Amino acid sequence: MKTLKNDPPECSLNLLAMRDTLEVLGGKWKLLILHYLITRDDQINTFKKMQREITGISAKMLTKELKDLEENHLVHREQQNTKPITVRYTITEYGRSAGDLIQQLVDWGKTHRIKLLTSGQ
Amino acid sequence: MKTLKNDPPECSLNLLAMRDTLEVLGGKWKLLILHYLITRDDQINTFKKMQREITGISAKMLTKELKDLEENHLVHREQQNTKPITVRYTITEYGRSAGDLIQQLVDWGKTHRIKLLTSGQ
DNA sequence: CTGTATCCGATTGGATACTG
DNA sequence: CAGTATCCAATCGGATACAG
Repeated sequence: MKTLKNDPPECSLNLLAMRDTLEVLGGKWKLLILHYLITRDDQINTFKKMQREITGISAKMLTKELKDLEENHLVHREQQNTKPITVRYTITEYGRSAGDLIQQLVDWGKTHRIKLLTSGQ
Repeated sequence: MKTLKNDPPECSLNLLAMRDTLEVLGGKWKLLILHYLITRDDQINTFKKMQREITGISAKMLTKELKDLEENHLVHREQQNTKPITVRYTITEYGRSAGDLIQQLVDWGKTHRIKLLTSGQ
């Protein structure tokens, strides 16, 4: 079956898919959190540690974002048997699937910064 | 020079780069607008047409987002000699550099949707 | 048509204090 | 430590009217 050149169903589908991604991974913090957990998967990343090291995020936002990410199976929450209680957050296998995306964000940002410098802005 | 395992400068640099990208391309609309202009580069995309076809965006937001994108040289604005005046928006060469990123957003969204369906959510 | 200006409700998100 | 609850300021963003 043939599709019209300028309004193919594929275009709408792509748009829909993009909106899905932006809904799940969008906002100011989610991708930064995933990046954090991916690059520090060899460590015990507790709530407190994350809040300290992801500069600028408040407890309220970190709670909310981690909850969202957990609901989408991108992050795993595991309560430790410590006193006082600590909670370990880890990236899930599915969460890793955002790795390429994150890497591209990093790459694009680096290139953009260079462009700004060299274009004298 | 050697870097520590768990807190390499590279990690901070990556974080910084990500924040840069999220600042320039982040938010609800910018990537959708770039996607729109990339996929319809063979057409005359006017303000009105864009507002009609990018579902849900208001004039106010479209104005603001286009201005931001233009300031970052991702989008080009060109006033046409028509009566009444129309304005054509096009993607710039630099704007195209976000193409891979956008494609990954699309791909991830499609995969995510499939995952939701097959995991019975 | 392409915006801008204004009003105003809704949402975001920080600060602080508090609970288990 | 890991959050929750509350207050409150700032911003977001739609609707409408208007200007060039």
